[in-house]
Amino acid sequence: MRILVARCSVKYEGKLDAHLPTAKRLIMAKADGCVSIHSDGGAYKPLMWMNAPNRLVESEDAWVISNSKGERLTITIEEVTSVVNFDLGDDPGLQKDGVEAHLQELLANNPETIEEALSLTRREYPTDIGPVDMLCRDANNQAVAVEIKRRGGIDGVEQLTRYLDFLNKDPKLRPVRGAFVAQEITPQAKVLAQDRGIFCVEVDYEELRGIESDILRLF
Amino acid sequence: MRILVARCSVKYEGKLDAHLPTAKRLIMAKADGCVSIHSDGGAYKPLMWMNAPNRLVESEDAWVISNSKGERLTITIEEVTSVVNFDLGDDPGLQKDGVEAHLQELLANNPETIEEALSLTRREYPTDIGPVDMLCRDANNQAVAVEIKRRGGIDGVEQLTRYLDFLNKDPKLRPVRGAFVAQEITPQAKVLAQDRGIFCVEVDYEELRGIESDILRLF
DNA sequence: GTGTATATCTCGGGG
DNA sequence: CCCCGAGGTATACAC
Repeated sequence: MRILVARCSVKYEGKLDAHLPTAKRLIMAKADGCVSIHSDGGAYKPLMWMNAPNRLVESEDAWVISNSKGERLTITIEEVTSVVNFDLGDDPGLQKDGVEAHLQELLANNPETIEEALSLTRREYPTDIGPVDMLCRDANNQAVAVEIKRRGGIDGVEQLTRYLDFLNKDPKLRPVRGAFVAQEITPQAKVLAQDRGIFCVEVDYEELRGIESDILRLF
Repeated sequence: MRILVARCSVKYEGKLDAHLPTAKRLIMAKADGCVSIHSDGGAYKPLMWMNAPNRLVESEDAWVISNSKGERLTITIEEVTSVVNFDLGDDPGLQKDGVEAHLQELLANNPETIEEALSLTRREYPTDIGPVDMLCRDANNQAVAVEIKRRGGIDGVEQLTRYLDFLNKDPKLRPVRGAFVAQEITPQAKVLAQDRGIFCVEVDYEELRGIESDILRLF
């Protein structure tokens, strides 16, 4: 990784046109080839950037970075304050817990927390427009499509609605009910779901983990 | 801005739990208080971060950054390779051209590029669930709702469909047609749009700018 | 403040 | 490669 602090102006031509007037900024060039230009604010997002893969042409007073999609980033360097190089090596990477995948796993193991007597048919049940998170059968053996979100909004209800449209074309499944499951559901999403006959359930992640560990303790 | 290169391990507890094993990384602390941890790859996104506002407590071998929402980032520093401080000052900021707002402006001035004899009634026409980009009238004086995107995907078609549902409840407008306008439209979005009777138009931004400057040259 | 729509989103997975 | 879906999305804007 190379870190350059310099007075510079920057131009981006590609998905849009953008321009940065002259100022002192930090330029970060990573080992994978990506380049980003940071000011002293604006959260972690750089003012401008160019992802890998790209070609970097470095001249006396400018960097021109271009890629095969016709994007081009031009950094005109006017005065360099500092240059540093580091070799960081490969990163062992990030471990996460608590995202939608975990919630889905917990619910797949405990479908009855969504509705009494609900049983899992298949996770990631495929349709022509993408996979449904869970397909289940209820107490009356009716099919139930389950969409799982960490935070449930309108777009999640739309997504489930699309799946239901397609699933209900299948005579072996029809009629299919919808269940929208999330840790939180916005009031607007609840209204939209109700309007479409979709059942909403808010679940507690910590509580589910509790049930899970209780079950494990039995064995 | 402060740049630290150090062997460190990092822990995040908040919206989820995440952990980074020990490795050499770059730690960036900006003047606005935000902190980010970068490896030598992965585009501009840091491995972990904490946005402002927050509280940073710095001890001998660790930084603990927490905020009022109960999130906490803990950086355990094992060996420091380099520390640098810079004063970048305020940035004059970014000028952009070519985003959705510009496309909408060009189309509002030239609605006939969407469909012959189309005329603009109102931009950002309000509905109960949000504003439609443009409401127009066609050659037969029928209402046409226009949704504009830089890149048109399925979610854009969904958005327009929601607007049409509401607009078609208004007896003064009914029946309302839908037009989906974008620089590019994905095949899936075209299929979904067609299935719902929505008209798709792909427009060329540069060409529109050309028409605009031609018109200006007449005056 | 919440909710909605945008983003050069980034990033990963599947066809 | 593109498309889709998720994100600690972040960010701006309206209500």
